[in-house]
Amino acid sequence: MLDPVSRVRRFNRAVTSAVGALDTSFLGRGRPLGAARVLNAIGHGRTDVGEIRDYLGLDSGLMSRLLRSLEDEGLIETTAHDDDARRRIAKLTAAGKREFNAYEAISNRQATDFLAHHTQREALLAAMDLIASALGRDGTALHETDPRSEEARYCLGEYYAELARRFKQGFDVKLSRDPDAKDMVRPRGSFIVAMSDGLPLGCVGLKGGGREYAEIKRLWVAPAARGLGLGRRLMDAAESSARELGIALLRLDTNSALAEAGQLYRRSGWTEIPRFNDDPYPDLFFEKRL
Amino acid sequence: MLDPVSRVRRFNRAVTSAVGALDTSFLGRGRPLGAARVLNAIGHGRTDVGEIRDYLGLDSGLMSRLLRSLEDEGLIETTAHDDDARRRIAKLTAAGKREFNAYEAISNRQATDFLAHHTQREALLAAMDLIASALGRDGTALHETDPRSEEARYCLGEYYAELARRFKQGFDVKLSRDPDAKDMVRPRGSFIVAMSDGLPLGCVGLKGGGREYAEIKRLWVAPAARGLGLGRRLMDAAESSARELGIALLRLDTNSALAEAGQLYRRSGWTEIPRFNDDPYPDLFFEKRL
DNA sequence: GACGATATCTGACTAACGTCAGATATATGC
DNA sequence: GCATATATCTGACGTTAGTCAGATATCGTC
Repeated sequence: MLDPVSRVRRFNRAVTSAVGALDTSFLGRGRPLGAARVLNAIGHGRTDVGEIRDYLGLDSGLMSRLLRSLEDEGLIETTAHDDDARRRIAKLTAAGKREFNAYEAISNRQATDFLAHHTQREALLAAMDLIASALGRDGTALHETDPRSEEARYCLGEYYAELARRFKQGFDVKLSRDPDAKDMVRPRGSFIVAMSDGLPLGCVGLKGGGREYAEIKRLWVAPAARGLGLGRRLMDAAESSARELGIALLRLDTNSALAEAGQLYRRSGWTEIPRFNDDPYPDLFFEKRL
Repeated sequence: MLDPVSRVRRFNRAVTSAVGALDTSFLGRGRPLGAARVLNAIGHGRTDVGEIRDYLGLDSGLMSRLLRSLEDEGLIETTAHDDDARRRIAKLTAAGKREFNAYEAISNRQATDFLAHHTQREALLAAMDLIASALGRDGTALHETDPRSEEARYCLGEYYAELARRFKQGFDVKLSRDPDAKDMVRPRGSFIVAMSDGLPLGCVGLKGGGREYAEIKRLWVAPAARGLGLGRRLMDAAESSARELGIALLRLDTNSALAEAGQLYRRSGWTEIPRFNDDPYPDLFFEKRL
């Protein structure tokens, strides 16, 4: 009655009918679902026709017709791509933006309604994050970014908050050897965030600059995405950045309170070494030769 | 970036594409989705044609045609309903059962694959249960049943296990005034379980028999369904059963460790009264006049 | 047994979706 | 410049899904 497989299947059924309801709510604007989807994809910033086609899984003939119908309605305009005139770029017209906003309002309304009808908001949201991350795992993309970017600052904020919760003595960034942002930007180092559908799910910093080694800093994975191998992917990405930058030796420090992290390092070729700095927080030190 | 609405919408997007993949996996057996859905509904025990139509939200014309196509394939047989010859009953033939099992195998396979690809199995399953309950809230049906039925015993087992976890001194049914099953069956009392899509989500017992009052016993709601108002619905159902049985006064005992329960009783018209039994576990006693 | 209500079926029709072959224009490599 | 590859578009077609009006059979009630 309660075996894991039937629980998953129950979830599938519940979600299938919810999705059906969600789809039909998009039909109220007198436009078939296909056209509405294309319009929304464009509104969300996917301008390249081929990209939209892949994203929605459409046949090129169908895609072309849907674009045409939106164009006939005066909602979009298509132009040739600057670098490659075979490719087409679609953009919303003013009317298209209004129409797109109407769809956005429907979506937002539904999400708000859903939240309003349930008392356990935080638990529900956490569950949704977890499942979205699990389902969209392959959709989680790693991007190199400036550590001062919005998504990077968000990750770092969550990271510090978590350290403060998990360290017995709390955590204060100012007491730690906070790396200079410039040391985590090329050519000295790099900073990588994992983004899934607009939500930052993790980060890692590679701090170079002057020494015979570079350091891995600020490895963090959002609770909603743990256990999905994202930490490993981030570390792999940081290592390949390091290789590109010609770095031969990596070091990192961590704390034994962060058991998952220690395990990850040990399992991926790092070896424990003696303390190599005087930061008050770490009590475990690792090294890896590339 | 992280407001609740966009988190819900991210979930919707993730789930929409997952559901799409799930649907297309059903197309591999050379049968359109509509027919496959009807076949599966029948296989899952929905035999009444009208019920299937409601469940799948189909037009009667379309439904009829889909039944016909399954019949032509030799997968189902339809007969008239015993009591009402206008209604039709659909049943799987031997070939239909084989075909249905093939679809079941696809579904099970997918669920197993999903679980196999993730390390956080328990967290994921808990999240799925929660969301399925939240989405399928209106689909949660209350049924009166024998307290010795499979679903009732499951609920009671979970209930006892939870008491054992939450009471400092643990919980042993044998020490408690375990109600006789017969006192929770009509005409003395009743026992109600909440079922959502095959999963028991909660229960409540109405224990009558001889005294000037009847008692509410064994109110339990699955963790995955808390905060959705199910406790209230179960209590309401128990009260209307009591009214039907001509019971004028209800009592119940509970423990202050179960804070949610106490709140629910106070909010729905119960008043605290002095101890009225010598059960060792409860320390709070309530009464309600109908 | 007549009447209205109900459950299902049939026929006629339309919209939406999906597919395929070939046309057109542009890009890339030799 | 030519052959080949790529991106999009057009036309033709078939399937699926959905809708509506009316036919048929049965039920419940007077």
